[in-house]
Formats: sequence, structure tokens, C-alpha cells
Amino acid sequence: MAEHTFSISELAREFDVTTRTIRFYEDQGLLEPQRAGQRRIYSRRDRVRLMLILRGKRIGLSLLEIRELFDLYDAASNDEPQLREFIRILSRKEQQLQEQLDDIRVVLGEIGQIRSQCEKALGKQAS
Amino acid sequence: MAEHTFSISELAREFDVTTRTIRFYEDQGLLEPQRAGQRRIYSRRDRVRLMLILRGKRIGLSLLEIRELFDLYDAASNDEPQLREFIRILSRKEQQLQEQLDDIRVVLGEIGQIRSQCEKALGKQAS
DNA sequence: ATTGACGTTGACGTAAACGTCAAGTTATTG
DNA sequence: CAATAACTTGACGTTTACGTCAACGTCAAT
Repeated sequence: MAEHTFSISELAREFDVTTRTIRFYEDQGLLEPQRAGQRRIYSRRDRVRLMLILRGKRIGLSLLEIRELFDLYDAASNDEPQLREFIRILSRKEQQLQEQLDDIRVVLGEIGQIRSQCEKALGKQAS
Repeated sequence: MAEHTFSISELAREFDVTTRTIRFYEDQGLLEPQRAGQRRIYSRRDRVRLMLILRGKRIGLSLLEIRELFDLYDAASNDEPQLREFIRILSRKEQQLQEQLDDIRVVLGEIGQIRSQCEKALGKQAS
């Protein structure tokens, strides 16, 4: 099985971020690609991590929070208090996300109302 | 009807922000309270605006975006192209919010799975 | 009249998340 | 072998959203 790897610019293109961004994530301890000399070699695991970072960002996590989650997840398999802490953080974040989701629903509803008022005022063409 | 008004620190307490934050929003053109000499006097309309600002922030709008929405909303009653632009912006934002909402649902699902695995590993006590 | 609470305007500082050079290294390809 | 493309580190710049003084005004109460 010929372990497929990626260069930094391949990943940059695929996820539409700059190479600078990817190196920055490494500085922050979010990625640890292997090296071939100087050059960074990204495994599929690194690629998955990058996906997780970007999804984390989309839902409003800071890079620091993402890193804490990674660290906990990596360490959690062994230690019981670690596992409990992990659960605690996840529960807290779940609650925050739920509140955010409620906010979004409210705003979506209001946008819908305002828009239909606007469209009515313009002579009821469909959007 | 004795138009109730608010001081800056009343609003700060109510919404759990600092007075610095409220003055900053004014600098950015998001609030325009009246003055009694130097002092700022906030009407109920100002209070509503502050609520909208904070909700906008919670769903991930920048202060600039919030301001653009305010400006458009204020100007939209008159002008037809303004109204159309307003609708366009709202549609775009609605789509972004919908995507964000989908992301959140995915992550909530994953958190649920991970957590139940963790709990199983700890001997299935309820959370 | 002074103390204290509350308010004001600057001006500068800060953290996060990168962008933007600069200056050098390695690899390959015509 | 020289040019070009892709990569490297390092340092400084930038934007957003405030925090943090400093220095002063004002008003009610003691």
C-alpha cells in the first residue's frame, strides 16, 4: 500500500488556503508533517487534520480551542480524568453550538420576513 | 408617555459588555445616542440596535457587515435599487447561515458519537 | 468644599489569524 | 549548467475588536 502523501501546495490548492496558512497551523502545533530534508511531507492523517481544523474554524472555534481538542483527543485513550475532561469540553461546546444554532434560526426567520416585505413592496416578483 | 432612556453603564450591565465596547460601536457608526451636554443618552431604539449588534456578532457578522445592514435598512424604504441590494445581501447571508448550520449539525452529531464512545469506555454512567 | 460615582475624550496596547516581502535552498528540466 | 519552479525560514505588516491607562468634567451627597 503505497502511502499517498501530499506537498504543501497540493493541500493549499485542495482546501483553498495559502501555504502560509498551513505553515502557520504548524507553528501553532496543529500539524506535524514529516520532513524530507527541509520539505514538508503531509500524510493522509495530516490531511484529515487540516480538514478538521477548517471545519472547526467554520463553526467558530479558535485555533487554540482546536488545538486543545486535538491534544485531548490524542491523550484521551489512556487516562480516565483526561477522558472526563474531554467529555466536559465537548458538552460545553455542544451547548454553545446549540445556542448559536438557535440564534441562526431566529435570524433566518427574520430575514425571511423582511425579504418578503421587500418583495411585496417591489411588486411581488419571485426571488 | 415618559420615553424611558438609559445610561451607558445601564446598557453595559444589562448586556454584559463594557462601556468601552458601547462607545466603540458608536465610533463605528453603529449607534448614535443623543447627548445631554457630554453625556450619552440611549433611547429604546438605541437599546434595540445594541441587541441587534450583539446578536449579529453571535452569528458571526463583523461590525462592518452589521453597519452595512443597518445603513441599507435605514435607506431601503425610499429607493428601489437599494431595496434590491438589500434583498441580495440578505439572500447571500441566508445561504451562508444555512451552510454554517449544516456544519454545526455535522459537528454536533460527531460530538455525540465521540461522547458516547467515551462514556462507554468509562463504564456507561449517564452524563 | 471635597469626596466619590459616573462620565468624557484621546492615545496607545493587544491578541488572533494570517499577509507580505526578503533572501536563501533544492529539484528538475530544457 | 543555467534557469525556473517549488520550497524554506524569518521578520515585519495588517485588520478586527476591543482593553487599558491618563487626564479631565460633573453632579449629588456628606
